[in-house]
Amino acid sequence: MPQADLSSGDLARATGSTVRTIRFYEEEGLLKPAVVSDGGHRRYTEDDLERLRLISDLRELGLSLCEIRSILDLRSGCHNAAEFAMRFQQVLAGHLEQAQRRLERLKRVKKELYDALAAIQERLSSAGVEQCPCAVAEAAGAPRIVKVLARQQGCCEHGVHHGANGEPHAAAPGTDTGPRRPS
Amino acid sequence: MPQADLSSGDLARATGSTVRTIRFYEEEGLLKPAVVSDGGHRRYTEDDLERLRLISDLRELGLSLCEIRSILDLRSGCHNAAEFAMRFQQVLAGHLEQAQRRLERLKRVKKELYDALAAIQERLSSAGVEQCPCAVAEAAGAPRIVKVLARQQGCCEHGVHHGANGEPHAAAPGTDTGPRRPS
DNA sequence: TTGCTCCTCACGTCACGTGAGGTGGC
DNA sequence: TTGCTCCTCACGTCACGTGAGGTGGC
Repeated sequence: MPQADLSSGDLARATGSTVRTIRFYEEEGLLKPAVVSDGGHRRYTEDDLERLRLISDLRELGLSLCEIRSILDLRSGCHNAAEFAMRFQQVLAGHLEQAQRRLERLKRVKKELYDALAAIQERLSSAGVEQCPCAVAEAAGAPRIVKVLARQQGCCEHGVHHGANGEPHAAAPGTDTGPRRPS
Repeated sequence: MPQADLSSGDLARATGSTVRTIRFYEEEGLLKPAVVSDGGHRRYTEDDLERLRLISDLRELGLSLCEIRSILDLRSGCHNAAEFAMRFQQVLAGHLEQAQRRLERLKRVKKELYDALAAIQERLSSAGVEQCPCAVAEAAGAPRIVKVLARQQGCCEHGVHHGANGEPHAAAPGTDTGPRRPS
């Protein structure tokens, strides 16, 4: 039997989770300490740590604790090797597909943020600050986030405070007044 | 002013969210209908739909509603264009870094699932079912998920029911008895 | 013996889900 | 007029967070 010399705090630190989370997983039947001392202190093995890492990874992948439990309990729920292999395949394939969709979406959103950042920076460095950055939103290929932020609540104030109900883009570009320094 | 001819149900269908979620976002001040009829029915514009799409994407990226609100309110919270551009940069850069880490983790987990699936399938096709798939876990480069599932609760039953406390892999490979048919 | 970590309740929170029962609008 | 969709409460749920107050262990 492997050494059980890791505390719940050790697991938390190693995985970036919390002691409360580990306790919660225990309550939910996902992770059991190898040893519990008379004083109630839990001790875990390296295998338990790996199990917790897997749980965290599957959570990050978007699985509910219920789905994770059903994966962790796959083996004991099957009556023979063939059945286990079959169900393992099915479950994994399903979650893989879902993971792929999430990945693609994340990539798309990340790229959008990246483009928006680049658009703002380019606008700031090429035209200075005398042009309102919301003008970036007018460009044809402007990232959606820039457009969404530019619409609604009117444009940025251009030195003027807006009312409660934000009227849509009162001042045309270049017509704003007042000093502007790149501090 | 753009047409406000989308119902909350339309938004829900278009984004894959629910009417309840849209109502909740409204309660939280993230998304306001363009028009509310006397009967209380909400109507949204295409811009509102884009805004909801952005909110959903940022949620998928892992932002809390609070963080999303602070992004959506960035413009009204800034006093001039320069300040807005600065804060936009800061916030976006922070979330981009976080998105990058999430992406890498997701890729790693996805690859692990993929490898596990391949390992099980290869084992099943090359050796048939007469070898327990948990033997895959013994291989050097076995995916972690296979190892984690193989440990704990003992090996799959090999036709034998295990006790409540699962002893660790009692039978050595090849020493198991009893008939096994690839049903 | 002194800290630091761990413990157990127990209530709070975040982001919605899920009915029940009623009304609006093409 | 008939469905279908939408409405408003209001309580439930999932996955933990956050103290309060107490004890264990190197």
